[in-house]
Amino acid sequence: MPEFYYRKKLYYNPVEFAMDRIGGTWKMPILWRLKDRVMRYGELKKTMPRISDKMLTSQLKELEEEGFIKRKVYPVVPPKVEYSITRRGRKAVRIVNTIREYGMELMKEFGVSSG
Amino acid sequence: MPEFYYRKKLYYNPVEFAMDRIGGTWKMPILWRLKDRVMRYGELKKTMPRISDKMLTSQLKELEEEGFIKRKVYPVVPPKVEYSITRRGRKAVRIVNTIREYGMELMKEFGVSSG
DNA sequence: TACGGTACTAACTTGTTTGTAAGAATTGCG
DNA sequence: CGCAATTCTTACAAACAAGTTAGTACCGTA
Repeated sequence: MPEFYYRKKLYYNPVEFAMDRIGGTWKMPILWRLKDRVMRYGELKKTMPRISDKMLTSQLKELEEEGFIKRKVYPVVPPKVEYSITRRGRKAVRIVNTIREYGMELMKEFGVSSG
Repeated sequence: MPEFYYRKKLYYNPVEFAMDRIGGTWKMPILWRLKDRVMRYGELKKTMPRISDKMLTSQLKELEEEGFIKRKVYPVVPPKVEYSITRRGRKAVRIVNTIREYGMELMKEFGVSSG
């Protein structure tokens, strides 16, 4: 096993490392939405009706801290904040897409209908 | 959002569906090891020193139930059980590989050294 | 003074995943 | 008998991720 540490956490392999950056329930949906357009906080929220403010905020923050998205604040009232994808985020989206297509294939095999 | 149910669980998208089948800490490492050879329970365990019996057993069972691997029991004492990959598992391994390569790329970007 | 609108923030609770520790089944062998 | 060998099983605990609820800041406008 490769086994290494990053920010005090022990990882067993590169897959785990990648999934810790872009995995979880909400990160891929967020990246997916930002893949070809800039979006505001409220806009993102509208297209993800089940996400809570807490999760949206925290996941956006983590994605930004690790360079997958960019946050732009306009100094106005009420606040206006725009999120956009970065070069690194765009690479991640390719992986998201691969997994997404694979997921759809699996769903077919398992007889699951979406929508 | 697509949104659908599978076994009483609500999924928001195909990515989540895929990751529920082959995600988690141990499933990909297991599939990866079985990708080109049959392995016994104890052998798998030896190459994954940090996995517990409980996790190894449960993850093997889930992978088998969903058709990613095959379990063959030899009626001998002490027990002998062999695990091998299926056609479906082989497809999954391609995804594992994609994520793995992406993970290594990310690790480089983040300045993480493996091993 | 109160309210609307937007993007958060914090405290608390629940749910899920993973880990720990111990034990069980089987039978040949010393 | 007592133990080794191998593959699980169970009960319990810890850790982590996600959800719930409520509240904050700002300033223009009614």
